[in-house]
Amino acid sequence: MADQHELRDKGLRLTPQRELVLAAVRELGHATPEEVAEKVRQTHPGINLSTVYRNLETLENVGLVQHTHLGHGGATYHAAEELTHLHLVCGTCGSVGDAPIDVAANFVNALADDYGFKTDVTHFAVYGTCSACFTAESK
Amino acid sequence: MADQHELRDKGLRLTPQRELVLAAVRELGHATPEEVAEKVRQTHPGINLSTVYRNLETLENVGLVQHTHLGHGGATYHAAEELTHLHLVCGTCGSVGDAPIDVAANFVNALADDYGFKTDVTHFAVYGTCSACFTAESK
DNA sequence: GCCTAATTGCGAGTCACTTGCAGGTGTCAC
DNA sequence: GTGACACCTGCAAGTGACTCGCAATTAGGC
Repeated sequence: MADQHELRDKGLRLTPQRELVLAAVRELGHATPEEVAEKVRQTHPGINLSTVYRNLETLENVGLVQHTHLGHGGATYHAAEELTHLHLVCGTCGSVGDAPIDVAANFVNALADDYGFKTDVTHFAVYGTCSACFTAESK
Repeated sequence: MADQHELRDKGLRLTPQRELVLAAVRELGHATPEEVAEKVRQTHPGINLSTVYRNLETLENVGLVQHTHLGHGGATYHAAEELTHLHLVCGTCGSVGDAPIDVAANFVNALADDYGFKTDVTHFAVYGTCSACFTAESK
């Protein structure tokens, strides 16, 4: 696995726990540390929650995963290679939808041109109401 | 003050603490509950932190203030009448810049048309790197 | 001024991490 | 293959940011 290189280059190790955490993040798509821990425990029950937190942080430093804020405070983790979409968080039902980054391209460019602000599209959640909830509401 | 109507209409009271919390939010522009509490304590030292939290929630229900997630987990409160701008949060220096809602208009419309997703522009923080930090980084 | 329901203050509790530390283990040099 | 050492893990305790329950207080209608 190429992951090993990313870690070794920084003098870090590829431990079983670390592999499991990375695998869990990849499998879950987007998950909170708690969800990752739960997933990992299905195959390795003894793993400690603080180990999960530390590994998520380590993997993020190396660039294999990234986190996003989906509101409500908690961070959500993603495998870095899956970060090709925006997150549409529904404030009503709590669901998280996806949209391609392209939708935001104009917006990102406008912010860059007018404000010199370099937007990190992968890190931002869009808050609102999803179509299902909006339809239900307006009935 | 018109605020009183908003509250009384819902059978709520306008207490000194509530006025102070609202005044603090208006004066601070955007502030965390902790900052609001600190501000309020300058004029009314005895106020309890849980009172501040409860009042922020109450004022939000009434529509006089709103909260936004600026990353890092904590919610940030704003006076409702000041919510005419987006928040540009710099991940490097932590500063919070403003941009008019119009910048996002196309983006919001695109999401509405393509995904039926009704974006709550006032609730979303844009994460990235501000011009000052970006200039410093690329040196 | 009186009465009642909304509020407040306080202390305790919860949730989501974070930290310190001692023991374990992957890696590298030889 | 062996040994040394820095990196990791698990555990337990700690921290920050709220949230809750309850008795005492008080705003506001009558």
